[in-house]
Amino acid sequence: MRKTTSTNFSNEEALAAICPMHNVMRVLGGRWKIALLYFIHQGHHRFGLLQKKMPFITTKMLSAQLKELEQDDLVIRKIYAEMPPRVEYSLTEKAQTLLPVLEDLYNWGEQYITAQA
Amino acid sequence: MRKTTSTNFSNEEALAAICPMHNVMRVLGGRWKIALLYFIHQGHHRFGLLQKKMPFITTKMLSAQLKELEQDDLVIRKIYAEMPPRVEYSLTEKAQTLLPVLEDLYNWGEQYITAQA
DNA sequence: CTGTATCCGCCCGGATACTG
DNA sequence: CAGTATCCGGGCGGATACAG
Repeated sequence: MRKTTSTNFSNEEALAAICPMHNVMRVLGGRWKIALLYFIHQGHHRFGLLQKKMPFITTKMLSAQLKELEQDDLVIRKIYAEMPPRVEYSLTEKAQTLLPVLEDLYNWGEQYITAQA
Repeated sequence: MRKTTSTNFSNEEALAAICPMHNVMRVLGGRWKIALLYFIHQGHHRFGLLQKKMPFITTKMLSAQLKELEQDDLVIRKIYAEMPPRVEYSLTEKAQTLLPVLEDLYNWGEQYITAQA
């Protein structure tokens, strides 16, 4: 568990027990995570590249969400001890198994959300 | 659009353009929405029943999230002008098309989240 | 029974400056 | 290049009281 606050954590547990989907939301609910997965999947493996593709995300958030994705075993962070430093992010197999599902969800959204909202 | 704050809305738009998935997250990202969809799907159509199934959710949140789901055309709110008042919630067709996708996501979570987190 | 109104704490996420 | 540190504001969600 990543959570640090111990207050009302029972809610989380109870909700997870009732709706395991919530675990998924916890992992993917971050504001930029799904977009990050897509961009990494599309071959943008560098921190700077991701920032270029998403100019509105701050370095703090990019760093934080990448770290969370890494902790949730969705991305791999490979550091090249060079000068200048280089870091490359890639998807884990776990993340790749998720992609088709996200695609379904995306298609559903295409059809039912953007089509009429 | 439901949003009222006009500040930094460009981020939302840009993110939606880059990752339409975000629209889905906006609709489903609420803390209890997916659980609610499941419970309604399972036949708990009444406000009180939903509260009984989720004793930790407050009336405020239950009411708010049901209202948002209604506005997003995922649930139907039918009011019976009786005494005592009765309200029944049911899933729209749109929500029912979503259920299989949620099920996939749920299965993915079962396999990859709860199995090893 | 089915909610609304009000207040409030906390955490997410943003802005900016700084570092190896 | 690839981040971390710090401060901060807004909104989400919770607790409680009240209403039709």
